[in-house]
Amino acid sequence: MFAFAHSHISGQGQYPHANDAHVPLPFGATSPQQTSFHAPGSEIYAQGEAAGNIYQVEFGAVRVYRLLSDGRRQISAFYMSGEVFGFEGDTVHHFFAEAITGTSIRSFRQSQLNDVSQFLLPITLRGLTRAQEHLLVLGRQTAAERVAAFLLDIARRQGGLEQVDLPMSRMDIGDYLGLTIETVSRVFSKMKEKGIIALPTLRTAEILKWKTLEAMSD
Amino acid sequence: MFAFAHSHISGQGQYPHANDAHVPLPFGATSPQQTSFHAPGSEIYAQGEAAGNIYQVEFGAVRVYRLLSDGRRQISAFYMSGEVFGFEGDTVHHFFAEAITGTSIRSFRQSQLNDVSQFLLPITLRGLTRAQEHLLVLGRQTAAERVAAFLLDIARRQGGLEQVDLPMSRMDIGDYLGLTIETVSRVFSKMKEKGIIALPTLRTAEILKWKTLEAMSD
DNA sequence: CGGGGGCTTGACGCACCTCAAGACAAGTGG
DNA sequence: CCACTTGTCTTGAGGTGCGTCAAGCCCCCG
Repeated sequence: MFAFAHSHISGQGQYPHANDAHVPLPFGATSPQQTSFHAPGSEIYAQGEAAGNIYQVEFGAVRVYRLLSDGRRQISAFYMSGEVFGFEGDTVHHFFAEAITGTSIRSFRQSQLNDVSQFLLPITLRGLTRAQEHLLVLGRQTAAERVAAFLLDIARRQGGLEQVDLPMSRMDIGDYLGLTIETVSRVFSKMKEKGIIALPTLRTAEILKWKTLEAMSD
Repeated sequence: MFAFAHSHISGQGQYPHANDAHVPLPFGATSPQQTSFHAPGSEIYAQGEAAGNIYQVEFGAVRVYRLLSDGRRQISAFYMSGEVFGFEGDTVHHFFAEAITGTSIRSFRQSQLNDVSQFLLPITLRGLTRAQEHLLVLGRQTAAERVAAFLLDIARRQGGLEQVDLPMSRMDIGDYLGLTIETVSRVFSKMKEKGIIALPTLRTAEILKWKTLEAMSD
């Protein structure tokens, strides 16, 4: 559905135009907004910063995470084309948000309530549902089940095709799933070996046996 | 602050009257509502059931959870006096909700929008914040850190006193923290041995060293 | 006093982590 | 165009934190 450039292509002009993302935007054009481009790894907001904007990914991908004092990281969510993030219901951010690949983002001032506020409940609900889904994964599933659930989630959000774009690194995946990069890599290898998936490039997965993956993630 | 009967006291007449819970209720008395009593372990709603009510705990405690097909359980949240639950933004429930101890619950019809809907965003936001907090715990913390975070969370929600009421079983705690009952029990024992907490009864904890617990949970 | 569910404790096993080496891919400069 | 660099990923070997299995204890209750 979205034929975005792979994340490791970072030269300028390699990114699709904003118009290429045929995503129904939730906010009317009447709301004050602006589009900005973020280089791979660059910060969108940081924990402790003043909040007040909400953001929509035009193309690219974003990770939102928290840190423990010793550096352990938990990515609470990834956001891809069309998805909205940044609303935490407080005047201050409790998370960090970074562009994973080169990413274009629309910002909306939350204070211009009329256009935006009616979308806050559905947006927040989607976040809650995903977070609760993810609690089950982190609390009760094995490494293989976590990776299976992850692949299916990403694939569905990209339109349900077999070809899955993985803009994030193994480290990101590990920090999302509560695993180390080695474990993620080993699970990928095992799935490849069993013919469940293929890995044409490091940042692309191909789902060969949907049913098996679905049965694994239960 | 809330001097509720301990959960293992389950004889009738042992429960405080509804009026004993001096909790500011979020909804005006004009909204249609009714109060019902639930025996320990009884279902409030089940996954797949039609949704449409939201609930407020008057006294007692509630667990909300999901199951995997093989029976593994993840409790996504506990709700105690004054707290609101049951809104999932769908016409059908995706979770199970059960009374842990004898519990009194007020129901509000969500369809009578005028009184209730204005509270949905703050309620949903509180749930989202807690879920995200919990993601960090489940994804990246050790058994001892999880238990420390749990005790502090419960203690703070009960008014910040040292005496903490634990209406839920070790099994419930384990299924909330992504641990087995044995591990929960071992961590409790170790904390007791180190003088961080005391366990006057099975369902009561006393926090002796707040600072230590806080340092543990980071 | 006897029964039973929940809890604790111990011994052992395993899934995942840690540590380490090497492979691979992409960019860089000569 | 090819050595060299750098970062990411894969694979292996060994360690460990928590799970599993099992026995016994405690508290409550009949």
